Amino acid sequence: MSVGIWDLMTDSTARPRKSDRTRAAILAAARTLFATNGFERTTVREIAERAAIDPAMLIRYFGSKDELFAQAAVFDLAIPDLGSIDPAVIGETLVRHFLTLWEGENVNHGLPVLLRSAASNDYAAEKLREVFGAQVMLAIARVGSPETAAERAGLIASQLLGFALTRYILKLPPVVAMTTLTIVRKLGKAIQLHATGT
Amino acid sequence: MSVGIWDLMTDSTARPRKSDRTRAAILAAARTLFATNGFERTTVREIAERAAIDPAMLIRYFGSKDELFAQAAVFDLAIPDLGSIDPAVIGETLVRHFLTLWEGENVNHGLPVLLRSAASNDYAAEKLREVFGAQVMLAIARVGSPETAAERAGLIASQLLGFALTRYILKLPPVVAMTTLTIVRKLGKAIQLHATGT
DNA sequence: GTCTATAATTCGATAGAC
DNA sequence: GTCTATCGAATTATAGAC
Repeated sequence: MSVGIWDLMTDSTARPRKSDRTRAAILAAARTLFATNGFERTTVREIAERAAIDPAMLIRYFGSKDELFAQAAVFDLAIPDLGSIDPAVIGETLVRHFLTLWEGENVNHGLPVLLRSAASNDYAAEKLREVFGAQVMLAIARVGSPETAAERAGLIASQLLGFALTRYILKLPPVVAMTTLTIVRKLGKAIQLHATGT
Repeated sequence: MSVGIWDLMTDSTARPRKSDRTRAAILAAARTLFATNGFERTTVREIAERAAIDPAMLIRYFGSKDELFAQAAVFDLAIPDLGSIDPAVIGETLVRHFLTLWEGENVNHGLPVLLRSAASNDYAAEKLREVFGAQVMLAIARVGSPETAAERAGLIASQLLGFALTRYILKLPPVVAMTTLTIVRKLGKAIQLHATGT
């Protein structure tokens, strides 16, 4: 039995419904506002206005503000396999990966959304713990001693999240001013230290 | 003209008024709740209830919720003079300083309050920029090249705030589990790298 | 100084007409 | 699917009696 185009169309991610444009518009508006003002200060009315739809429609589409947030905040680190690269450049590799992920053409990815709301929103905090705790842990466990893997992953997460916090949320001037090249070199060294530290 | 005890008493910080106990109770309750739930999710009613006073009194004492937050969030890094210590132990010295400041007997100091709310509260973010930008910058400018001082201070701030974020706010398990000794060693090395990095 | 009562908004979410 | 109207709850802050 072959898989035709209409079978694929039934997949929710590929369905070209007219209403999917509305859904996408709502999600884009939500990501921008959640990332700018955080969960609490963002209202359903604001999101609806920015998406040029009725507030009642937003609830109809997503059920609740919390559901909308959960769908707007999904993101994946997609950490490369560190076991297959030169251990001496793990730091720079990781930093380069995150930079392309965080400063690519798609500005409204999930991290600023989560990071902005993680301090007061339990779901956001849990999601960050999940992504950074589990995924970084898995990647870093492939190099060095397994016993120290958790600690090394934690230190790496603290540096990466601290960089994202000071650059994208707090906008600390000297951190904002750093060029991509400088970030890869300086931050890469620190991550490298944490990754291979005894 | 000598300065007597009563002249000192007229200083608002030394006045032993009966109402000052109420003020202190309000501030203590505010710090705990702001640090736990952030600015938005903390209500005036909650603070008043915890301080065992009337909500109307809280407004009478502090004027508004914003004013109360500003007074509850004041804190000083009091960074030691890095110019007078051995440059080789700057990292450990800084980490040790922040650890005693953040994990001392007084749990409700200003940093968790600010950090928890900085993502969505403009005043908190500005205060953090001020404290970490200016004070860390001043301290770090005393060692190494002045041209790179801002960048090195920014990197140090990113690591220190990232550690505080993952340990006190996000509560990332491996970061929470770290002992004081481990923190001083591992985090100290990273700070040292940032402080003296070319 | 203290507290009751409430003003004035604003929020998320729903009901129901079309 | 879409929108008007609104509910019910929660918020900060104030007015005024005692």
